[in-house]
Amino acid sequence: MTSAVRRGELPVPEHARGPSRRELLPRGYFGRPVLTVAPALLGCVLEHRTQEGLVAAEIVEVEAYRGQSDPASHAFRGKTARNAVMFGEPGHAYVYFTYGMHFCVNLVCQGPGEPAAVLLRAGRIVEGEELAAVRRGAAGGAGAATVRAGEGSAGGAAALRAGEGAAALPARGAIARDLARGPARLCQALGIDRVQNGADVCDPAAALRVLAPPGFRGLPASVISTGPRVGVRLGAEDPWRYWVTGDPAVSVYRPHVPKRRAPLA
DNA sequence: AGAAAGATGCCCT
DNA sequence: GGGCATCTTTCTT
Repeated sequence: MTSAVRRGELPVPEHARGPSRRELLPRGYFGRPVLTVAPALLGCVLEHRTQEGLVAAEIVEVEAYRGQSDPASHAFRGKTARNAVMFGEPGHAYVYFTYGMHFCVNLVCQGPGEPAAVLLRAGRIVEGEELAAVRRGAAGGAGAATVRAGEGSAGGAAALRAGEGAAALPARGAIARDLARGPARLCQALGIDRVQNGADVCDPAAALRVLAPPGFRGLPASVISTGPRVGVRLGAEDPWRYWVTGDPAVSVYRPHVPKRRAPLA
């Protein structure tokens, strides 16, 4: 492993290990330009404490959304009931519901009146993996319901063959690497939904917090990659997606494909 | 009032 | 690689 480090093949440095070595990120960490904050959140840990238990994920992929100058931002068209949190104090969570079934979590940056935020796109579970797997496999909403309804296909048959306790099995794809690989998966694994919208992640007593090793300034630039944001139409040329190079928990990149506007006939 | 697209994930072919 | 599930906002009649 030492040789791997020398060759630069270990994407995630070791310094983010161990809960005792992490402390709360101060609000000033978020009150900076969003293009500065976004890459600086890689390597930080988002944790959510609920009655069910604690799940924490190290952030490995993010996207920056600027305010009213960014056509891909929810804040582009001005303040609404949904995006109001983006216009408030930095260091709060902006959680929104999308595609009729998914939640995504952002962290508000910059200052009041500058509605910038960082979308957390993927993480690597570092605590509470068992609970995360249960949430991803069983409490999944429409996706999980489809899995159950689709039993009798190859996947369902394999699950049944695996044992009588098949009902407790996580979904097929919910292996460790995939637990928080993608913005909606991250929310599902950590149990984040609209209840957490507006939560102050800088509050030491909060259930949802962001932590990092003492004095953390961000991962070295040498392990960070950048590229265009996923799934955005307007503003697709801005390389405001940041990820930890080579990390297996980074979501799969799908370039935006414009839909055909009308049938050929 | 109605429609269309969306910062998605899942299963199936 | 494509379709589907299904809600919220925003823009168009």
